[in-house]
Amino acid sequence: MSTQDRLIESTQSLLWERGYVGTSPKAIQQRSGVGQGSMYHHFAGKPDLAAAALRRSAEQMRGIAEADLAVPGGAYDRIAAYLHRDREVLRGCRIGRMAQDPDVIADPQLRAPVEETFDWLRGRIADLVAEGQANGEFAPGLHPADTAAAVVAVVQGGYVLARASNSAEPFEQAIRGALGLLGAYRRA
Amino acid sequence: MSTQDRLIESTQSLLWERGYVGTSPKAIQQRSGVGQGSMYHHFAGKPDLAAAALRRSAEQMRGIAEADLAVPGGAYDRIAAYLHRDREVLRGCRIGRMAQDPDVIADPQLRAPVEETFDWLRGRIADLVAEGQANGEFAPGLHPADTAAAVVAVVQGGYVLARASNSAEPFEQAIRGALGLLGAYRRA
DNA sequence: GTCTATATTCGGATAGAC
DNA sequence: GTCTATCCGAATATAGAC
Repeated sequence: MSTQDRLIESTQSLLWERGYVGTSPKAIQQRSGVGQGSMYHHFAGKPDLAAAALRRSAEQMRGIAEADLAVPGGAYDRIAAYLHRDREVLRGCRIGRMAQDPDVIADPQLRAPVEETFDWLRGRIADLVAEGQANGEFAPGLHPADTAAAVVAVVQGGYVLARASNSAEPFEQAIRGALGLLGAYRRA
Repeated sequence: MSTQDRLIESTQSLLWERGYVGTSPKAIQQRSGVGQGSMYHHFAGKPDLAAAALRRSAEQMRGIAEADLAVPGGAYDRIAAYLHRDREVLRGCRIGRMAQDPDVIADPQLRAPVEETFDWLRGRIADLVAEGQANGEFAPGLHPADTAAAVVAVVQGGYVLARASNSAEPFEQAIRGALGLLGAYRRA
């Protein structure tokens, strides 16, 4: 693996664990085994490296979500597959976590991958809801974009509840709760 | 206002804006106008002061939520009142935000107020759902605890989506989506 | 490309005078 | 109770040799 790749991967994992404010260049160097001079040779500094790491995490998250949502079956089943994917709940979401960090939100380079990921995800799920409605799988009355936002929010909020209680249980409750509600719109 | 109170309030606002890792004793001193010696006289250090600030924020959040949930009306209306409360969405949730901070999660003194707040809130809403079901307002099939977790998660996740896109809109979509889903369980 | 040296400011305190 | 002085390591680099 290239030096750049090792730096990016180490930064990805540190951002996930500790956020942007909590991640230092020194910690990145130690985790990657790359020296200080090398790091500053390949990247202009912490923001530059973080931006590269976030772009890669965003790509990866999109790939994973798309795999769940493209599963064979109806709209409900595909949303359920996305919601029920096996997650390391207590680690939280590597993308959603960044939304809490003021330095990330304030820097367009850093916020862009976060925004784009959630825009894409909400759109993708909204399309699925609309499709389910068009083909009669869902009763009328569901608003695709609103429903999609709620589905994505349940996952992101589920992480918050899980970490708050140091247990995956509230996350799973929230998922079951959301699918229970969505299920009421399914036609026989 | 007492020196302690000024320290606590300044810490509350800084924790809300910048999180635990991002909040320094010096910043607290500057915002509160309290000198270094004073700060360390009244509090043992940053963790001690943060714990006091979080306990106070938890109390306040609970008071605000209880006011919404105790509004006159049925279960649906009271949940809707909670969800539709006027929020400064882009600031995020002062309690939920802390769940992302590894140093908060790792310290029982700091995590306790966060955990207790969400435990209480989920329980309070679950009771409301159960009540609505007992008196026939909701169709059978709603699981109170799961539904409550989903409701709370939508709010917390809504904050994440809003901050990611630097707009309150996704938050409002998620709220509308959740209420749309819950509405399907209402009896005429 | 990588290494070591150096620099500046901040973080998070402790000590002791007033 | 509050103030100033002091401390030590971390954060985030820059400079220049190899």
